[in-house]
Amino acid sequence: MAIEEHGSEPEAVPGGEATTGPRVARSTLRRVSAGRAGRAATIYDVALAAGVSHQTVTRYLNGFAGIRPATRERVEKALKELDYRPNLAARALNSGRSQRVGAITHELDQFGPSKILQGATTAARDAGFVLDIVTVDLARPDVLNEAIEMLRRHDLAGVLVMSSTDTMSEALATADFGVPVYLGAEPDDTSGTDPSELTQFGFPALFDHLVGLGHHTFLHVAGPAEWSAARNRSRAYSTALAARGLSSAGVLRGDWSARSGYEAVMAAPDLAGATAIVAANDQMALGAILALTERGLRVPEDVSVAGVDDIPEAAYFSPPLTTLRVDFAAQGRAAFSTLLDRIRGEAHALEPALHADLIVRRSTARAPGPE
Amino acid sequence: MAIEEHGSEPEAVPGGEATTGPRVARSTLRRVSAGRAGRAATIYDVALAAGVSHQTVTRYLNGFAGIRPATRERVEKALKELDYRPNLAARALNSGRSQRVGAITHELDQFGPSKILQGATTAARDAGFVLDIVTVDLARPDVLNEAIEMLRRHDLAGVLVMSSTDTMSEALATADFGVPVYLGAEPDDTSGTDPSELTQFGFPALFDHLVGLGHHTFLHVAGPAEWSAARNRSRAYSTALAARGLSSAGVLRGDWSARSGYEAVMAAPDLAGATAIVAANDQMALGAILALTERGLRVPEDVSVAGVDDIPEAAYFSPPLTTLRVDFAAQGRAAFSTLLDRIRGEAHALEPALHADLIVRRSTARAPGPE
DNA sequence: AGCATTAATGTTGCCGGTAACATAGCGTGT
DNA sequence: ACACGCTATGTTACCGGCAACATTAATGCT
Repeated sequence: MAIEEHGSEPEAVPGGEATTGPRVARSTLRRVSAGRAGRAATIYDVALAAGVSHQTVTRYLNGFAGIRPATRERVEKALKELDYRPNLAARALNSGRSQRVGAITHELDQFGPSKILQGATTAARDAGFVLDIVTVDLARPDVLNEAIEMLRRHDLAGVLVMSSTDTMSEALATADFGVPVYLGAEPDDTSGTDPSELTQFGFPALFDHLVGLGHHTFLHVAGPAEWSAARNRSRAYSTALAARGLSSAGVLRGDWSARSGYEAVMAAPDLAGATAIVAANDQMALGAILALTERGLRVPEDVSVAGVDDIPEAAYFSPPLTTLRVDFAAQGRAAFSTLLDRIRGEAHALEPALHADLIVRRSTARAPGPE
Repeated sequence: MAIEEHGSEPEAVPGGEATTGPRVARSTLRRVSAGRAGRAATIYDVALAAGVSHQTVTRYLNGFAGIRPATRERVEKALKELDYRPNLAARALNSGRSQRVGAITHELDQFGPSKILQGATTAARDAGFVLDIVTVDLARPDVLNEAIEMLRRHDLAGVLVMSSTDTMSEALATADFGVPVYLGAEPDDTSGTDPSELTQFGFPALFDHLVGLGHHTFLHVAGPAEWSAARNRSRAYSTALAARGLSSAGVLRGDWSARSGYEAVMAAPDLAGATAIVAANDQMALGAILALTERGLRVPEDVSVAGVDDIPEAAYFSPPLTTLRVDFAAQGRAAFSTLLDRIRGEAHALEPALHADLIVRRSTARAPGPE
């Protein structure tokens, strides 16, 4: 009777009639919220309805075996009737760990990152997790710090970082989340263990294709240098050329956008005899195609162009783009599952190799006649 | 001394030396975790360090004015030294409300939805919220229910739904989150209050442009019928035509993808004399352009093509695409702020009009000569 | 100076779970 | 028959905040 209640409606405080269970000690009685507006049922409500202690309910929920069938049945019935759902905030408070992982990203509108994120959320959902997503503006360190700060308060189980740029890495190196952090985008391979192995992203296949068409002078439209993915691709480009005894006619610097690809090619004084352009992503390849066209060069008759990513639109460019298909969703799923293993303290298997398939379309063709 | 500790290192339990504050009653002493590995400082740690009660710390944190300067200073110092950060799980448990809102979406790789989401996360961050994102597969109702279920447990402050398709709306109509829910994508305007006003998305400007170029027969490549955004755009198309005394030569059905635009145009037996094609998004316009080219028609000399969205690549299509620029990020921000107002129980101002700007590029030109 | 009043701060209890410990009931070996 | 041990279940305490109430210090007023 002495139970205080904030928004106490007069007719509240039920529970007097539900005296099914005989053995519930008085002290166990807490607030009985079942049936009250809004508030969900708790294990205490369930316990009362089933005539057992709240601990028995917890035991049931956690799959404890030693519960008598009769008791078990009563608990099950009560759970069902009250439509019980666990309160994860309470669980998190108790354990210090939640069923959420933070995801830091920026530029969600880019194909790669957003697709990786989608893969990660799928994997997260399947594991019963949700992603707490925070977007940051890399140009504003204060925003980044603020975001990190915010995530820290939410006692997350882990943190996934989707865009691996130097700015991001540096900021995260100093941040201490107290939980596992995993860089979900392409790892930076400047460690240079064996550049000719895993991280070639299908560039060998691409160059086999291009060389087979008679090309031997290439131009590269690179991504922004501070992205590890851009560096990886540039390195793969150089490595593939070197492996074939060829050398690059030049590297143009872009920022992933179609605009930057367009402007880079427009600004180049000449193409240095290159008959093929390899862009670090499809958007820049698209920009390059338009620029070439405006410079009076035909694609692919005069210049071949290839991209990386295989964005869904690439097959419908004019001309359809030859590219390297990257499975970003798989990358995202792998990233999450690696993180999850770390959260659980299990050593994860190997980093999956970053695989890419060559998709040949009409933007690459035989190199123009004898030079 | 009677304090039990799980991972009790021998030399733990400090606090004996920090007897700065004289007035702290013994009973207030809880576990002292400051300095312990991992665990963050709590208000109790701060209180002990400052020699005050935990409630005084809470008061300080909540901006309570009546604290003596001397006390205030001690608290501030302790907060800083211990690098205190509030535990949001505890706060959520207590209040039943968290600083998080759920975001349900699917197909994050699509430009519109992901850009809306980005806008929403930005607004959320500025308000001190994070978005708990869950992606669903509309084709699998069980996944959707599972996602809803998961979100319900996380006692969120609200839920934002990013993709407004019929399937989603129906599923959500029956789901009871117990918190405000807001459909963040384009609202469905079949309510038909006044179709000629807000939701014209810039179609009038587009048609003024096209009619000014001499076009009078149009073809529409629509989005999937179960998306309210697709219906809105189709309706805007029809309305704009009707307002000018023109009628549509036909509607082709796509699914937003470039592929669907391509296939729709390829499959059309003829163009019914249309000299301009208006697609419901840029991707389908891209596909349409390629299909037209393959059918031996030039864009824009023979057929003009326009899209909607102004994705970043649209300016670099061949030819660059005339389109209606939609500010998705603003839409996302508006959606979040509307939701936030509802969460706070304030009536929100009006729904912002869905505005779009006409961007004229080279894919639209004067209609071909006399018919 | 003495008492009422207000300002400043302390104590208790609760949110909803989980872990540790406590206890009642029952079978069993000797 | 009795101590022992196991099984099934109940009780207490705690996670870290916040709110309500309690208490003490400081001030005002006559």
